[in-house]
Amino acid sequence: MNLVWFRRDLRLADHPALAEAAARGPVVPVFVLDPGLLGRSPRRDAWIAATLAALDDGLRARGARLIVRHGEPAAELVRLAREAGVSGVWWNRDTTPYGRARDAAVEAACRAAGLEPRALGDATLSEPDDVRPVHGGFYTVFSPYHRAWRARDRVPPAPAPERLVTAEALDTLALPGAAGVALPAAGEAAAKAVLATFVRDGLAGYATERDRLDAEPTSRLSPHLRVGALSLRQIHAAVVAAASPRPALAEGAEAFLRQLAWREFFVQILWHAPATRRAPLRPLRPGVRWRDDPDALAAWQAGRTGYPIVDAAMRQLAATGWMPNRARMIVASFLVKHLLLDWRAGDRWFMHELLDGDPALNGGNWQWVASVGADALPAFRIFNPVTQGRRFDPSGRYVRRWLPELASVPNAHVHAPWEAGGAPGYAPPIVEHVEARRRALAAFGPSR
DNA sequence: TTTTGAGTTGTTCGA
DNA sequence: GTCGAACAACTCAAA
Repeated sequence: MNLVWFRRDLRLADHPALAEAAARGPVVPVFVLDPGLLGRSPRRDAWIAATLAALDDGLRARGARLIVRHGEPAAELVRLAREAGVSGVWWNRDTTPYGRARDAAVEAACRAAGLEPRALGDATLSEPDDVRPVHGGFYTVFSPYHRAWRARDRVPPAPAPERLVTAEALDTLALPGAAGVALPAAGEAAAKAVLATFVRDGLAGYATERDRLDAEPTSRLSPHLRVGALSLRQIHAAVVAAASPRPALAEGAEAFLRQLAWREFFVQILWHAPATRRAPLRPLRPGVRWRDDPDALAAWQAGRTGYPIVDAAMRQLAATGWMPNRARMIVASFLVKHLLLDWRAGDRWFMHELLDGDPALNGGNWQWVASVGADALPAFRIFNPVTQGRRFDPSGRYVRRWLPELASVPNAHVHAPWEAGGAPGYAPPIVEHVEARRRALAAFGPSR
């Protein structure tokens, strides 16, 4: 009998650890509520809880059920393993610094208790160690990484075990509640539906439309990927299967898979350089001083900067726990360049708010925008929030949806209401663009 | 070892 | 309105 420890892989289909354990006999599926992780983001906790509930339903339909425990994972898993009389403990590897330290502790505890720990790859299409430059080290430039990444063979997804034989009665805690938080539909079936909708409706226009804010062209898969309600292999296979018989989809599929490569690019950077979770991969220059301005940070967080595209996106984030990629770039650039606030403050806020908040991806993208990361945006590229708004939300639908104050502002001025005398209840910009741009250029200085 | 080609997502200015 | 140049050189990855 084997224990299967679920973490960021809350599904039954294409689950390497579950498949291997189930092939060997009865399994005990367990999720450990880890006090070291709980509470960092109440919204993401609720999202995980909702996905766990769906996972438990799926397990029950196959004759098993999820055992939930609370505490330090190494101690809880060893305790449960003894109660259940299992011989092996299976899980899918976590690549983040916290996850690696935790998993190493669990592995040691298992060995000390005479249990066999078995960790399998799952979090990426390509393992971080499998895509490496010929001359050693690891990739820090995206394009060569992407070329090497896309040349790798892909493993097809595996089906869910049809029936699970599970252990006798074991104590389990009630799943944490997700009440009071507005969430998308959670779980494996919901994630599959999101994927099917995207492949059907979104892939064709993805290459050209994905940055539009006044439509919903992105996949919306990220919250499901964060909890593993869907595997990357399933996504990859679905996209390739849809595009290969239809040349019209090839361009969209290519653009979308490239986004998956960006995920894995950042995952492998954090894997090879764990210190970049807090310290930039390439500090711009030692003298760059981030400003200390709590009021400006609070205005950014609350969506009260006076720039409609920034404020709409920040309010969407607060209301839903999600924001399209283009909007993330715009608000991040504004925090770092216009307000000259430390990217880590933005990283922390995003990790608190985002359903899909992931250390490797969030940190990597924030460093990219702040011009201190791998293959980063040059420091002199400073997004103009008005230009970006007009380009990607030409109809103004996006800003009006999240900023009802702007309902009466004519289209021509909806991204710069001050041009039309302002809008009732909407304050003027907290920084003036031209001045802020000049200040940022001076602060970031001539490149290193 | 040295050389060479290449490099996510922008903005502004002036012709 | 449209277009190209400047911004700033620098480092990576591979041949």
